[in-house]
Amino acid sequence: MTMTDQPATHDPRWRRLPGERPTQIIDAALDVFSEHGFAAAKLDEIARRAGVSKGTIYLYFASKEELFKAVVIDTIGAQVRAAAQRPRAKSASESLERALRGHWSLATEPKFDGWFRILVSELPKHPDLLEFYNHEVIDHAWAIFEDIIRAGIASGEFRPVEPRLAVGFTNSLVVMHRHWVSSCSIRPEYQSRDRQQLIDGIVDFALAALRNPDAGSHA
Amino acid sequence: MTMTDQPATHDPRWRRLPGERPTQIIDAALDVFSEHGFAAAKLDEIARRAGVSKGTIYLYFASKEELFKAVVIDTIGAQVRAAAQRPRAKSASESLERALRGHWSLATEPKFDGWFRILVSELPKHPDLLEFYNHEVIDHAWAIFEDIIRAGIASGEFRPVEPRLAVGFTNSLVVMHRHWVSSCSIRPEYQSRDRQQLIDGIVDFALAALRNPDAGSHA
Amino acid sequence: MTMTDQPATHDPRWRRLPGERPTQIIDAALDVFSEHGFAAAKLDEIARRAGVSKGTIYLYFASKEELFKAVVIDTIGAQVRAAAQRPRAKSASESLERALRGHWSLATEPKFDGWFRILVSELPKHPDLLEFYNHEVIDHAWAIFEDIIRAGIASGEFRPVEPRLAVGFTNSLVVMHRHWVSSCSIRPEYQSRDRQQLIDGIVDFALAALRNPDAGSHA
Amino acid sequence: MTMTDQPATHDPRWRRLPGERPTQIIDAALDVFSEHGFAAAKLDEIARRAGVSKGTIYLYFASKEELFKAVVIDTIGAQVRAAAQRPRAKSASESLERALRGHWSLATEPKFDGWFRILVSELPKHPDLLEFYNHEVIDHAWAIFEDIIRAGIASGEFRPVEPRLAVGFTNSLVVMHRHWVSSCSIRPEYQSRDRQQLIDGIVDFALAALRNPDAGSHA
DNA sequence: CATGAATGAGGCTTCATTCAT
DNA sequence: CATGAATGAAGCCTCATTCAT
Repeated sequence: MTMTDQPATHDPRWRRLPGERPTQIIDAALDVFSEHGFAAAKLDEIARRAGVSKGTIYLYFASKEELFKAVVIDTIGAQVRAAAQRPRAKSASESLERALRGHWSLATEPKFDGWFRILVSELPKHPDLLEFYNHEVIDHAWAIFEDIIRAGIASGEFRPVEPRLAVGFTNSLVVMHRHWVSSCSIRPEYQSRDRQQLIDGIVDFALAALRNPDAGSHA
Repeated sequence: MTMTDQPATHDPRWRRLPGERPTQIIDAALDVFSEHGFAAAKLDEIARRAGVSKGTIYLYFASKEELFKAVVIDTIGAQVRAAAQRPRAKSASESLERALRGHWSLATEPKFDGWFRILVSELPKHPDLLEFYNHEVIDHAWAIFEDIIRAGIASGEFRPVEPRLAVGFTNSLVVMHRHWVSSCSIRPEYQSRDRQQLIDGIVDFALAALRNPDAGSHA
Repeated sequence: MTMTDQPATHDPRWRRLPGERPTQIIDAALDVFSEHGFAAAKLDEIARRAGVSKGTIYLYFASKEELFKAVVIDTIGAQVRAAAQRPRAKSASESLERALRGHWSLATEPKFDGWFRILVSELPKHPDLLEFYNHEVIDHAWAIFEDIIRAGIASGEFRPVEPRLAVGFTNSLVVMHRHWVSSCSIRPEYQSRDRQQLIDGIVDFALAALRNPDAGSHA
Repeated sequence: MTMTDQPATHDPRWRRLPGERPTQIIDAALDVFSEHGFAAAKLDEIARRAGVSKGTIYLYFASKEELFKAVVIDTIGAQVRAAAQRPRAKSASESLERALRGHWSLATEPKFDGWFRILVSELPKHPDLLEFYNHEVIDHAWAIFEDIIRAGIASGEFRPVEPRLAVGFTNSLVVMHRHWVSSCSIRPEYQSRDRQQLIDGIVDFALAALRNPDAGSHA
């Protein structure tokens, strides 16, 4: 795949082909790849959900593989754009809370219902996509969290923890529960439980884990 | 070759191992299903890794589907048996730590390298297996964690939190990081990082999140 | 090749013949099923004889089984249509002769060369097809013969016989000899013998068997 | 196949392997081949019905093909032996009746329930078996019928008909109805109808067809 | 541009045959 | 002799891909 052979602008490296068709196809493909995985996804079904014929897919994507890559790149792009817009706050706690809630808010959009499955099961088979994901999403988004935590530690708001590990801890809470919300792989309570309650609990859990007990009593 | 009285003819094309075969096949199948998912897994590869011919699989399993179910049930059984043997301790903190470390220890066994992928991607497609998993693993194993947390809250060791949610929080840490350890889907640091350091961090994070700040300072 | 304006490029790998395909395939399948039976018939061979690829069969028929059923239903339909058009005559003898010759004429068409084998060997394995055959062909076609015989008995032209049995007798002559004509399972004389002579003999035999010896001498 | 490499005794050319096992297997194989045809017959089922293991079949028969040939040869032998013992009578009519009833009696034995299917569908694919069948059964058994008919014509008992054709006519009645009796391929009346009534009707039909109307009135 | 009929490589599955026990 | 576990070739079927229309 060639994700970098573009002029070195500030634009993101993914590109959208012009017109509506590619978007229709990519949206349908995200659904189908999410539900069935790459191998079990059928172009017939993608075409049907996109409202186009099977041959039309090949007008815009060279192969099933390339369509999958386009889906991934498109999805990653949406996440990166969203992450870039998250506002910072005065305190580290408040910044972390905003970041967590922002992440949750984006992740729980219905269109990302099955994204986690792709991340877990399909991305590892595509080294170039994996590298792209790690570079664009992890390196950028996680760096934001890491900065917040470092700042909190420096200010004494947070306990002294290993920041890179702490980012993994807080994000694993968000990511894992977002999956449980839409997947039936865990007890049904997650289905009906108010999603607001879940993210509230996550924020509470994460802040409690990081809070510095030696800090000035700011009850 | 020295203790047999057989003439030194050609090696037999195969040996009779009726007791061993199903295990061999299931082990190989867990690997292959983990790596590729159900649809992309090829019986040829499973047979090759199991050291048997493709036809032999069908002596023990009626179909690819049934083999997959056998793999899942076998794996779940191993987890249930392991969970049943976890010892409890005096304090809730210590019990939780033991439970978390026990979970980590089991989950990081190499044979479960790809189990999380199956859990996330394949189980939702098999409602019967999913129900079996939820009943056998979640209902049992999570109940153990829930009991510990309830006890900790009751004793004042832990903050008052919603126990069922808290179980999800602590377990999502373990489960998610166990995946990151073996999958390349996250930054490479997890690969090389000492696994001991990871579970230490998780335990520290979880206990800090649950600790009751109002408890008598038992530093 | 002289009436088209197309450039003299390579031949197209295939042409679109959506209206023709099912018929092509059914015709080829009747041949192959007749020759080899259902189990031994290979879709590869059917496809080759139909001039299509193996996959094309599945555009029109869901399975080998369904293709077989389509062949049977199509063939039965042709027989029913033919039987419906057989003319009646004044005397019962003449009606019976026409019916027998009509049956013979249809049955000896080359496309029905192996139909008897399907009837004998494959239909009993498909209860739904068997019922369809019995209802559409036997109930209708045999009823025509039965009416003729009843009329002949009533008019004194035929001996008093059990009409339903008599139908079986006359038709077994036609059916069995039609098989012997095309199958090599009986002495080779049937192969070369003039088919006209066979049906003449059958008609003579059947009419002689039914003729009422007490009827007024109508030499 | 080598059906003739035996000492030129008066023995039939087929041979039974010694012991009970081959007979068990052949009997089971006749059933299974009759029911399913050669291609769809499974050695597993034959072994099961014979009460032996699959491997045992190969101790007595070199292949499925050879087992099938043994079944055919064995069955043909039984028919030939039975045909050879049929007594003759004074009049041609009586002789023919005895021959037809003898044929019917043998053919309706339960073990020959599916033999007709083999004759129709499988024998044509095996030229050597077909030749063997034609030589042993047709040439011999039909010759008996032919002699009877020739004698009847010579004595004036029968009409002047082509004897070889007449044999086919009379035998097609027997053979076809024997099939209908055990196969469900024709209207259910054949199933429940008294078999005695059927052969009575066949004899009546055949004799009426051949009777010489110009013969002295032997009412 | 868009379609969908046609293709054919590749996977799952069956089962005749072999052979260690 | 007898067994039945193991084999692997071969067949049905799927579906990504192509291309005439």
